[in-house]
Amino acid sequence: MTQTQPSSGFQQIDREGLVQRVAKLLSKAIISGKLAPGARLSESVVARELGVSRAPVREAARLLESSGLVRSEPNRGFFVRQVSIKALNDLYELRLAIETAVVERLVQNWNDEIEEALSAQVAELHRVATEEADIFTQVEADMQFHRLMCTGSDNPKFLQVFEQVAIETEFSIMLIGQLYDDPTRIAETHEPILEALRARDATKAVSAIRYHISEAQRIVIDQFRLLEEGKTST
Amino acid sequence: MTQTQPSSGFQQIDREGLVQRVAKLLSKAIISGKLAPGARLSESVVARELGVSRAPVREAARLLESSGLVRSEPNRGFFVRQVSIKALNDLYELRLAIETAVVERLVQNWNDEIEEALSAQVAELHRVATEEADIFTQVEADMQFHRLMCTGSDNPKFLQVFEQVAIETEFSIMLIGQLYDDPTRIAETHEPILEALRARDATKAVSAIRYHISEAQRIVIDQFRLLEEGKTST
DNA sequence: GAATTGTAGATTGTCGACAATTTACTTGAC
DNA sequence: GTCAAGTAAATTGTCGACAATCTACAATTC
Repeated sequence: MTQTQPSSGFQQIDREGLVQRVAKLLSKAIISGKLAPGARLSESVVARELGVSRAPVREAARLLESSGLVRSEPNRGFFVRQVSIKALNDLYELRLAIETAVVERLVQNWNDEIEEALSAQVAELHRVATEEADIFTQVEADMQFHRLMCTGSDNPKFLQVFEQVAIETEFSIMLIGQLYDDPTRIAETHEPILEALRARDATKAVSAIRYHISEAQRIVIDQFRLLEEGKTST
Repeated sequence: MTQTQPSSGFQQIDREGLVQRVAKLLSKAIISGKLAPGARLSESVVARELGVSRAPVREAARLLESSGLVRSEPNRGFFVRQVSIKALNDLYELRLAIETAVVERLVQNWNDEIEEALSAQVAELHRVATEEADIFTQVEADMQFHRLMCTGSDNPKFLQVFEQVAIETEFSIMLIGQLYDDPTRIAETHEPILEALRARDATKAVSAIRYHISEAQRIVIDQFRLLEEGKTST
């Protein structure tokens, strides 16, 4: 809780380190496929490309390493992690473990503020599904729903883990988004969770999140398998 | 899985970057209390102290940041995180979520190799309890049991999260170790888990781990509360 | 005297350069 | 032709230095 000056409505400017910006750029490049999986990411090349020195690039890479997007080998540098079917399965197993615990906590400390935020986010999901054509925006909105749940759990550690797997999660949601012809389906799949939470029914909430996640898991794996097959046969 | 040369039993020398060594040094300094919670850790001071430049110190600090031991503020540097009762509670909630999922997986892909490793580790726990007086060794052995479980779950992400909270976990186990007069108690508390796993009884295994962790949680919180009171009253 | 502004010292952020290590290629022996 | 050793280019690891930013204290104003 950084206390905000009550005064004039100025907007905070930038105020985010170069390292964070580089990290964001890099992760976008990876999930969008510009940087091929397994590819070495050369510090000097990236640094030159972005017009910065190598130091911030190195730190950004270390950041991404802890979020599992890149892997580092001593004296050999950083490499883009390749997502495999197993890795995606593992990711969803982790998400299931975390988000199950999150909804259990959410039922306990449910309040108007959280209800408001989650309801608004489901509405937002519907809005972007109908008004926005951009897939990326829709994915962002989906992520945000889950992030809000983690935030509302009042356990920063859950949020921390979520953010750490966020990029892979985003990547996987992107796969889902490409699958659904009707984007409103994405919005709809979140409603049972919210309803169970509203009713403060722990059992129902847990089974709702279990269903939601394993459904997503199934879709992502299927979609990914297709992608892989298409790649190898070419 | 780094493939090891099948040949002669040479021991790998050093081969771990300066960054990792600095990170290890720093974390030891923190959990041992040499660096007070909330204290700013100055890059230049640490660098001078260890006789290295600031670059590896910065990267090490970023590493510790992702493991939650230190917190960074832009343009203000790194600070030692203070452990609070809430933070410990949150930590155990996370561990419960993860390790519950881990034992469920362990029951599924149980095999002789895993059984061998875990049994040996319980034996080791007994050995260090009777033969070794050093608390740190005992704590290390306790950690190793849980680490082995994560490894055996065959989901690297679980292990990754475990390692990320490992230092705080270690810190908390240290508190437990100081509490038990009889160190063999630590070894004994792990046996029910191993037994349930051996029987491949998922329900029993989950309840065993739940009991084990919440018991540890209770003890740690109690112990920590005492520590805090002792500190404030002085 | 309290609050704001100004200034000096210290600390972090970023950079370019050099040393250590790895990689790719060439050369040579069998 | 294959394998080994040797060598040069490229890349990472580390460093010291300078710029940007923050902190603490002094000066100024009301």
